[in-house]
Amino acid sequence: MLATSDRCAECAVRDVSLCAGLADHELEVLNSIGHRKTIPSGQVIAWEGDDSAVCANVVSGVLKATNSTLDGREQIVGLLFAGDFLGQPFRDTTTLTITALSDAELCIYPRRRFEQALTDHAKLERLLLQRTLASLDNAQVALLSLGRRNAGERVAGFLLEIAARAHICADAVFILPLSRGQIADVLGMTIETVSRQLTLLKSAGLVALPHGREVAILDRKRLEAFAGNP
Amino acid sequence: MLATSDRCAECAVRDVSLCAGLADHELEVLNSIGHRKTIPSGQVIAWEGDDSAVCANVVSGVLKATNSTLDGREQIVGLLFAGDFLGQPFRDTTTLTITALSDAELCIYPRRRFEQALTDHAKLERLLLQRTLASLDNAQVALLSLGRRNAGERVAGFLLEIAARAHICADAVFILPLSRGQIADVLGMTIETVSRQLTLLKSAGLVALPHGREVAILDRKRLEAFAGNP
DNA sequence: CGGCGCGTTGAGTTGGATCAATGTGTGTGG
DNA sequence: CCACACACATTGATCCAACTCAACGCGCCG
Repeated sequence: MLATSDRCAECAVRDVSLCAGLADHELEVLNSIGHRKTIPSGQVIAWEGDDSAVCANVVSGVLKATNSTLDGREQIVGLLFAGDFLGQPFRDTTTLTITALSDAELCIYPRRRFEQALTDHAKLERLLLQRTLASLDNAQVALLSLGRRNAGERVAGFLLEIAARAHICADAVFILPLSRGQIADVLGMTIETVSRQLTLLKSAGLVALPHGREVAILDRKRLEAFAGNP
Repeated sequence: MLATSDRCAECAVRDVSLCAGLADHELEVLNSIGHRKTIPSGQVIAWEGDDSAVCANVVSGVLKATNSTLDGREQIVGLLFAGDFLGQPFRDTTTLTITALSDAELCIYPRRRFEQALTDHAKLERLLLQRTLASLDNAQVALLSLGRRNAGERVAGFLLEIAARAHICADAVFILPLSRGQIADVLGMTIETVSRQLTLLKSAGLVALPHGREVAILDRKRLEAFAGNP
């Protein structure tokens, strides 16, 4: 029996990505159709309307998935971190533009081959289904925020969400993976409003903003109350 | 071999629901675990936070899936029409409240049994995966609307979407399945704003609003341009 | 007839956008 | 090393789209 390749054995996201649910011999299948690719910050992986050519696991870095209006207004509809799955199987053209927000490393699978792997390996398909359902949940929560929450609630909620994703347990300082402008694109507001809300939270003593993108949550309880979703 | 039951053979959504992709013998499996239920308008099928007990196909009627904030603001995150799938497999508690907006008929499957059916029948799982991916796309498009479109664009887009769902080809009159207030809940605005935008569209000659929930699209081209997404 | 749910319309308010100026850190070339 | 440009962030002033509050019209039902 073939040993799992070094690439997978050493992979940083072996235990958090789609691959986490796979046994070594199933992993070998993905391994055989995938290849690693390093993406420089700012580069676009796929344009909305393009052929849906690839699926991938994010190994490191942060990417954004965006939708935009004909006249160029842009909304970030998803952030992709290490371990997240990326791509639109069973679609011929993509509905999203995917852009690297930092240097990023992907484990890329040609879409058709990935689809074949789904067919051949029920476990893989099950894992993707569960992830897709989870993404749908996330999108629906975001709909509530965009539709019904005010600027302060959205910013507070965003900080808590990022902190959770970054596994911040204590009140340690963490680094936002996004600029103010990109936060604005996630939250459906302007850069100025994001900035003002952050300084409000800082003035209220709920967070500290030591420098640039650094954030520390000083009073989680009150921040959660302010965000309005527990 | 067992014949497909009369229930399925006569089913109004046999060819548009999840079931559409299934052969008769696969349908028999769903049939054996499912039962029909009629839901009166206004009744709640599942509350956010409840046990995730059932999945279902919508046979007739319209339902809403909502998220809400702690203080009671509500956002409709999905509308469910005949043929749509409803439920959250693989979750122990629901994240959504499901409410019938009209009298509705469901084909209900106990969640655990439905999950077993997914495991036993790869085709069914594939169909659900594809539907879930499509729902995710829809949610992401809605995110763009809530985040970046103004009231007029949202209302125009909503009318086009409903018209498309109702398969309106010509400029025939159709009946909105939602009240003004429910439209407001979908579009993340207030009842008054919905009403004003509708009368604007009417004044501009893009639509007719003969009476109550009746709508006719008079100038689809210009309405699409106004909505700003083709 | 009166009450009630739903929709429309008007008047006034406001939260967040827009426009504009200034600050801050970083890299680059003289 | 400084001067400068440039991207990003903050802050202020103003504006306006959508919300809020309020009145009223319409159809429906008891």
